[in-house]
Amino acid sequence: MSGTTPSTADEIAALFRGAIRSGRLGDGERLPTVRQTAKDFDVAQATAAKAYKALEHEGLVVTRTAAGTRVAPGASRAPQAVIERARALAEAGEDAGVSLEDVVAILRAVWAADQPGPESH
Amino acid sequence: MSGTTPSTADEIAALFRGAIRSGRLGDGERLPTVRQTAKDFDVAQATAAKAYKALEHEGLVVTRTAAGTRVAPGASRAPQAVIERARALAEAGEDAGVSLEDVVAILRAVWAADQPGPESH
DNA sequence: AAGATTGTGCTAGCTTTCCAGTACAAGTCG
DNA sequence: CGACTTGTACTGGAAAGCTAGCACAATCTT
Repeated sequence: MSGTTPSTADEIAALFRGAIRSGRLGDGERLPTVRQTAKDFDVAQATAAKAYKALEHEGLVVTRTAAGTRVAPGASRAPQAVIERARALAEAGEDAGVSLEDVVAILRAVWAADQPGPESH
Repeated sequence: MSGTTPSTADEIAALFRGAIRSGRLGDGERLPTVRQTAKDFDVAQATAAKAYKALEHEGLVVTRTAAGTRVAPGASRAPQAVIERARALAEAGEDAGVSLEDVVAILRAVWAADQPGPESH
């Protein structure tokens, strides 16, 4: 019931981005092939390719034409403090039975609250 | 550089959802009118209306035709533990200079990691 | 060196969503 | 009661993204 099966290039990119930044995919580790990812998420190859392209553009992965796509050396993990607090939040959320989407919405709201509010009415 | 200005019905709904679940919008508090929200985010009225509709469908808001849309009584705040940890994560993320989108991606990855993998082929 | 693997590029068509403007119904407030 | 406010509904058109299939180039593997 995670509910959210990625179905757009952005969502797929976000998925791998998370895997990389959270350390679940380590330096130099290989991502599935474009074709495989397309199958996995039941999308067109062009969509999976677009996702990979975005990741490369961000410097998160390195892609060589026939060698596959691998996590770029160095620029992988986010600071441990962030990861740990993310874990804490995830655990709290699941314990409380709050859906992932809700937790994300809360995080966004809290994030915006810290900064000088752009919204004014 | 908050970057993400909501421009779709889903995103707008998510924004208010976060505001409500995080307690930034309390019980009975009134949301902007559909027309106002449409202006605020520079979208069509139908789009703002669709967002409100979704929120009502989730039971987060109550809407009476000429009295406006208000936060539904009771079903508002998420558990305090979740909110606090969300705050902690937000602070850690901003301190570390990690973007909101990245933090969200990490959260999603960590969340999925706890549960049995939905991947199946 | 030869064949298989893998990322890229392209076209055409489709589906979904949003836009814009307007009209209507239901409730509030003076 | 009467005027205003506010959410809802509708039409037609436009834009963005995905699908599907194929061809190509670069690299790996044997």
